Amino acid sequence: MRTRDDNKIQAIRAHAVEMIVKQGFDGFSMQKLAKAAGVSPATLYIYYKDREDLIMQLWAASFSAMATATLKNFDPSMSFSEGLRVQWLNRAKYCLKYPQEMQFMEQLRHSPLQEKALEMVDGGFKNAMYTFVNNAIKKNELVKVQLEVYWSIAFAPMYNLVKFHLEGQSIGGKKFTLTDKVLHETLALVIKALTP
Amino acid sequence: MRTRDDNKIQAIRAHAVEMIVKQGFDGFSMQKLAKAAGVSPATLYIYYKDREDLIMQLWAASFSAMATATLKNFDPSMSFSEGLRVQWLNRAKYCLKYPQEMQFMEQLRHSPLQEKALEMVDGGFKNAMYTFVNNAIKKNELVKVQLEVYWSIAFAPMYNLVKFHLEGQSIGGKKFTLTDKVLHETLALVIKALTP
DNA sequence: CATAACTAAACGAACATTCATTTATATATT
DNA sequence: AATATATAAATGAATGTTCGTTTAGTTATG
Repeated sequence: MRTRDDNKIQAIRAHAVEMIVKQGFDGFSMQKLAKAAGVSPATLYIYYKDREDLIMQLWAASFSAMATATLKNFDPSMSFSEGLRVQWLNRAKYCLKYPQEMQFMEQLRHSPLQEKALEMVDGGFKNAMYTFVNNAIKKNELVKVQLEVYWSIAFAPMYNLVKFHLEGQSIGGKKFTLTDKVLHETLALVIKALTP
Repeated sequence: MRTRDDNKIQAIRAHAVEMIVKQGFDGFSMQKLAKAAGVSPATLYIYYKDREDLIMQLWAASFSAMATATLKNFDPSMSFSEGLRVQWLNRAKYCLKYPQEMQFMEQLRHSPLQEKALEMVDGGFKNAMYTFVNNAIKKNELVKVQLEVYWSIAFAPMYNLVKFHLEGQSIGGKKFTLTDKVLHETLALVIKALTP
């Protein structure tokens, strides 16, 4: 039998993400993707059931890669501030290293597709987070707040800084670049907020 | 001459926002909107140059209403924590009161259309924010950080909480409702982070 | 009765998806 | 080592549908 051409699969993936980031979900079509990836439209339907399945599979792969990168060198037995630091910087660096994937995920996260994406998430990640937070509270290293408040204060500011950076500008067209210094400065403030 | 039917304009607006929130930008079409609003497709082109113009005008109106609501009872001479409190709660309450508008704006904000939307923003809002922040730093009521860091820590957590709330769930499908208590609790942590 | 508001019907283009074929290669047979 | 066979991979062209937008004409009111 004929062998599968991995370059094609890679090309499809890369061009799909790029097209969605640059033109949005409504600028993304199967026919345009096929042309961009140098492939027949019919080929897309070998790998993906339909348009939505393609998008969701793309997202699942991106999410999984990001989750793995976030937990690099992380150990649940770490102190709260050290554990948060590791996760926070891992994630920030990953976002800066793979901006397209990041912007694609952010776009999906704020679209109606997010609901379907959430259903695909394995509960392990949530439980790990939950345990980390609850242990930190028990050890009195983290203020006593709900998981959602913790998450919002811990990570939302970082995503927002990355967003400003990738757009190259922030409020009112002001130029902005996210430096290491700013990253650590912000992390320090986040830890200050969350420490009892 | 014939008089303009305001109900129609309102219906167009309302159905457009609802359609975009529920089905995303790629589920939103001029023909579907016309049918939903009980209007001929051609009528849409009396009020809007084209599809993109319609979306951008919708956004501009939403943004303007939100900006106005944010500054209600705000006075630049307020202390930093009091001024932030007023803006923060104004904005949060507004988001909870008009969830559709909010979700529409958030979706656009994370799509490629955001770039064009930014060009439309009047510089006054940015300058007011800039002055407020710089004065607060001068008075030593706010840690010395860039505008972007301030914004990210001050408002990104709130938007994230509202997002969790409107979805009815947060990380891993966990149920979540944003209460007044949680709102104030989070604000307190944000102020703690930003106070020298 | 002038004119802006509004519409029904239509336009070609682009859409997601499918169908009938062709192509390439791993393996079985000589 | 050479050839045949089976079959997954890949395709070009077509499907009917929906898209954004326009045109030619009707309706309502100052």
